[in-house]
Amino acid sequence: MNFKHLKTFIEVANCKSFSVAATRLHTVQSAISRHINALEEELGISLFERNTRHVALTASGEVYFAHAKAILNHCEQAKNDAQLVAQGKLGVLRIGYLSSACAHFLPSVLRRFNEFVPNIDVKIFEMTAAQQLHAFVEGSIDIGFSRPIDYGYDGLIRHKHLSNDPIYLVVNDSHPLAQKNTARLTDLTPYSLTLFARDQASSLFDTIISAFHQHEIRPKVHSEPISMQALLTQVASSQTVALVPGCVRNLQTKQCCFIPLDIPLFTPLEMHWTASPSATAKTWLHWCEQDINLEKETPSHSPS
Amino acid sequence: MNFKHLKTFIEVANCKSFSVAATRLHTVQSAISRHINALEEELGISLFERNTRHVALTASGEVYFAHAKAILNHCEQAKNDAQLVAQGKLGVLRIGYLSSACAHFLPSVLRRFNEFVPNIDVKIFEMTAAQQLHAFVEGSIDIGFSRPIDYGYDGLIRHKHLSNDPIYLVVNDSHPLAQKNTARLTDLTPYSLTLFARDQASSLFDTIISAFHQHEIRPKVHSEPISMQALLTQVASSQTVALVPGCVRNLQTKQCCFIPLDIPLFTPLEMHWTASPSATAKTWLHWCEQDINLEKETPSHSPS
DNA sequence: TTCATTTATGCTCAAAAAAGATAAATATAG
DNA sequence: CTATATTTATCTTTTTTGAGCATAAATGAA
Repeated sequence: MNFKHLKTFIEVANCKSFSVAATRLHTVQSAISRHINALEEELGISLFERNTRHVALTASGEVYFAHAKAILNHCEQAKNDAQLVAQGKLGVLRIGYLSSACAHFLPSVLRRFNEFVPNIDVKIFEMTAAQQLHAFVEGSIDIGFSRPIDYGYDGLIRHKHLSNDPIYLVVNDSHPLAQKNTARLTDLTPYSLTLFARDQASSLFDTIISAFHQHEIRPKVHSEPISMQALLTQVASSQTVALVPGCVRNLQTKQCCFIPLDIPLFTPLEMHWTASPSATAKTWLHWCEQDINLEKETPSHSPS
Repeated sequence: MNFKHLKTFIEVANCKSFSVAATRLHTVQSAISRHINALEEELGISLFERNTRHVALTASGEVYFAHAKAILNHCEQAKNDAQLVAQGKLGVLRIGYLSSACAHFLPSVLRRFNEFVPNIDVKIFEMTAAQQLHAFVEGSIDIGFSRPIDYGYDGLIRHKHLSNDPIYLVVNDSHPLAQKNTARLTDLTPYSLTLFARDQASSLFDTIISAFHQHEIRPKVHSEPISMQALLTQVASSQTVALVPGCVRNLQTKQCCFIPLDIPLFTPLEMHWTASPSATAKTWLHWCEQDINLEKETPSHSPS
C-alpha cells in the first residue's frame, strides 16, 4: 500500500471520475486506474462499482473511504505533534521545588505558564536541593527551584538567582527573646539551637554556621530536624531557638515568634536547569525571560 | 512520506539499531539510513539521537513513534473493515416488515441473527407490502416480510414462501355470528363488510374478494380502513363483519370474536429480496437457509 | 447504429529505491 | 593512549517501480 494510492482513492471517491481525479492530481488517467486497481488487489475487494460511464463507491468502498480520510488526518496529526514536541510547545515539563520556599508563588506562576502554552503538562515534585541535584543528574526533572546546590563538576547545571530570603530568629511565643524587636546572634548563646539538617539544605546550614563562626560563637546544636514543619514544632514546644528563612512564615506557625536579625543574613532562592535543556525546559526559560520576572514574584523578604 | 518509511521507523525504534532493523526487514543498512533521513527531512525534526554507537528516540521521536504505530494499526483496521463489509459481516441490514404479520416472530429471529453476526446493524421499518415494493425499487431496504407483492416487471425481486395464515371471520362479541364455531361465507350476506384497504394489502383484498366471487356473493363493503387496528375498532363498535389473517389476534382485540371459516382460505406470508442482494442481505439469506427455518417460526395458523 | 466519453491495458522510459562498497565516527579492549 | 571492531552516513551502480503515451474496449446518449 501507499499514501499516493490512498490519496488517489480519496480524490476519485470525491469527484467520482478517474479522469477528473487525474487532472486534479496533475497526472494521467492511466495512473489513477492503476492506483485503484492496486488498492483493490491488495484489499481483495472492489472499492468502486464502475463502468465506462459511471463510478460509484461500493459499500466496502464507503467504509474504506471514511477510514482513508481518517488515516491521512492521523498522519498530519502525527507530523504536527512531533513538530510541536520539537518546538517545546507540547510535552511534559518536570519541575522540582522546595516546598517551604516556593509554595507561595509557584501556583500562580504555573497557572500563567499554562495559559501561555496549554499543551505543556507541568508536573511538580517536592524535593530538597540535594534531591534536585540528583534528579538533574539522572534526568528526571527539567527545572528546579531551591537554595544554591553543590554541583561539584563541570557546567552541567545552570542557575539564575531569584531572590534573597532574609533569615529570621524563631522562638516560641513565651520565650525570653520573643519580646525583642531585633535579635543579635550573641543573644542566642544561652540557648540550644535547633538546626535544619545539613543533608536536606546544605546552603542554609552553611550560611548559618559561618555566620556564627564570624561572630566567634559555637552554638549548642540541640537537634537537626529534616523538615521545616518539624523544626517549628520543636521550637514551639521547647526553649530551643532556630534560624530560618523568612518564607517559613508561610507555613503553619502557631505559637512561634519570628524576630529579624540585626545583621544582613540571607539565603538565596535560585532556579536551576541543565546545560542541555529539554525542549519544554527551553520554552520555560524563554517564557521566564520575556514574560515573567520571577524576582518580583518572590517577595519573601517583605515583613508580614 | 511512505508506509515503508513508517515501518522502518517503527522497527528501528523497537530494536534501537539501524543495522539490526535492516536484517529484520530483509534489506540493507543503507536503505534504513535513507528511510530515516527522508522521514526526518520531511518532518523537519530529528527522530533519533544517534551516533555510530548508540541510537535513541528523541522526545519528538517518542511521540511520532506512538502515532506511527497507531496509523499502521488504523490501516489494518481499514482493510479489515472493508473486507468484512464485502463479506457481509459488517454493515447495515434494512428490513421492511408488515407489523400485524411479523410482530410476533421478528424480534426473536433478529436477536438470534444478532448473535450470529453481531456487527450487522439491523434496522427495521414497518411498511405495507406496497411500500416494501417501492423501497426495493429505490434500494432503501434489503429484505422484506409481507404478503405477496405485485412486482410487475422482470426478476428484480425474489421471494420465499414462509407460511399460510388462515383467514378468520371477525365480529364483535355480541354479534349474532359470534356464537358459531365455524362460519360460511354465505353467513355474511346479511351484514356489511369492513375490508382492509386494497392499496395497503392488495393480496389479502384480492384473496377475499375472489373467494366471495367463487361463492357468487357480492359483499356490501362498508368501509376500508388502512390499519388492522382501525379495522378491529370498526368491527368492535358496529355490526359489520370482517375477514382478517389469523395473526391479527396478536394485536389488541378486546370485544372482538374470531371464528374459523368452513373453507380453506389463506393469506401467505413471504420473505422478499432483490435479485442482486447487498452483502448483508446475502448473509441474512444464507443464515436463513442453514440456521433458521422461518416456517417453523411463524405458527400463525395455530388457534389461540 | 453511430459517436463521444470513459476506464483498462500494453509499451517505453525516467525516476526512485535498493544494493553494494567505502568512509567516518566512536566505544571498548588491550 | 592506541588499535580494533562495530555502526551510521554517503557515494555509485543496479534494479524496480511508476508515470506518460497510445490504444483498445465498453457504454450511454443522440
